[in-house]
Amino acid sequence: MSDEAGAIAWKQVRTARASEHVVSQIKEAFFAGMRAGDWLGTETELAQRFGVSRITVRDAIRSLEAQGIVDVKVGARGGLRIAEGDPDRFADALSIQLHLTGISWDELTEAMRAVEPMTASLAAQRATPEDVERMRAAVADCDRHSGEPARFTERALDFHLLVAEASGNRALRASVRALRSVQMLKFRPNTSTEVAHRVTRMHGRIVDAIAAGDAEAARAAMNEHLELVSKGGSRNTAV
Amino acid sequence: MSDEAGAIAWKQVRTARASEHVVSQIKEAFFAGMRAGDWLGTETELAQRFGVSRITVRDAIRSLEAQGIVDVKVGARGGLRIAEGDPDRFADALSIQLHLTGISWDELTEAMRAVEPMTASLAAQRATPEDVERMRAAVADCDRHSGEPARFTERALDFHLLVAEASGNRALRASVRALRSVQMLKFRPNTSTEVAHRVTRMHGRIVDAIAAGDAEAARAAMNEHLELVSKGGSRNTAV
DNA sequence: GAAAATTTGTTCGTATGTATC
DNA sequence: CGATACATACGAACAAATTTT
Repeated sequence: MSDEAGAIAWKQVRTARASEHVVSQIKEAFFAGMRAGDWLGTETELAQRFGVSRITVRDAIRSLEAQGIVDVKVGARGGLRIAEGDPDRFADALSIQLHLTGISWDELTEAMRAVEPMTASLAAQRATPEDVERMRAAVADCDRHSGEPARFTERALDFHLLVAEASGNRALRASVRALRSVQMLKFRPNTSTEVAHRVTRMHGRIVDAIAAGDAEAARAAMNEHLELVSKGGSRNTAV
Repeated sequence: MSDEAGAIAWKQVRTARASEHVVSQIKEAFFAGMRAGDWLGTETELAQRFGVSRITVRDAIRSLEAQGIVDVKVGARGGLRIAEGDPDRFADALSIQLHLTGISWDELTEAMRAVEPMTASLAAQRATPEDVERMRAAVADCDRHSGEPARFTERALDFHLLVAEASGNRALRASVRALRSVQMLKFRPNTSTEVAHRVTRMHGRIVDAIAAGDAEAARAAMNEHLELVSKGGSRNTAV
């Protein structure tokens, strides 16, 4: 072998924990082609199928549930089903990891500056009239709360999510949501009324470009907006 | 109130499940300022602290464990600790959600085209000589496996992760890792030797730009590379 | 290196709450 | 409203793993 053993990322072998085996088998089946709503069985059925006790199955279920793979319902016709998708779950997972790694303000804004101009550009190409309407409403709503930093930041965040939504790309939408949620979680809003007004004006220009279907202008407007905000540093969470 | 009740996203009230209360309390404490390695107690201690049975605590633990928040160790001086960060964890979370939403090849490549040119640009500004060395090694390794589609795709993926690593931005690194892992999971590698050689040459040009510290050239080279690959469609997973 | 102590892993039995029919 | 099906929760016990003595 020419590869050095030290460079290989070995996977740990775990004999311990029967519930882990149950988890990985169900996960495998999930990726092999199960869909939201598919029936998996009751606790008792699964216990028999895997040859373990109900409590061991419960351990596995809690794990699968926390990963957003299954939904549990009590009562008659209850039991386990494959869960519906939920974008917030991924955002949660990312915030946990970014908290553990101690992510910085700069890293967050850099990542947003990579992703969001693209969402604006795509939104300009794909936004429906309803999308544009929602964005305009969000900008107006933002303007109404310029004096309340916490509320303003929340509404401004909504605007960015709407742009991501209008991009028609769920991977980008998930990324924006995740990054923004960490930002909200780790940094306190502290936006002056003056800054708030400037932000709102920029949001307005972004919507205009999107409504006009001008992808390049939308990208540029979003880029300029983020550049300005990133200079605000960690003290300023205006979005 | 000017808002319509129908437009408000009410949060469901859940009386059920004691373990959920335990989970949310520990999660709150986690975000309020706990760090990797912090001690949380043993199962029995937690059961007493929250006034529930050991099994209920176990349910909570499996959930927290699946979310990557805590680590469990058996034996003397075992018990619960706040986990170390693990980038693979939310790559998993993303792949689950993207599988549930039925993400498409186009959405994935679009997202990558947003994120990766930025990683290349930042890598050009920040890569250490060791980073460059690793990238060159990856390219060479890639070249060696041009004839084996599965192996080649894996190695090509390593290259993209190394670039993201060299960007010094953990949020971007996390995004690349997540997107790429979904791509590997959902689409079979099917790269001809000819395409493999072209990909390797492009990788080489990207490293050259990074080594030269030319951010704009690195961004352009990565962009061009992804443009070519995205045209390959879902049949072609060359990266 | 062997024994003891600590702590999670797993099981059974049972009781209770809740949703559906 | 009653019967049924199902998850939720508790307690007691033993097995297995790991650290300390």
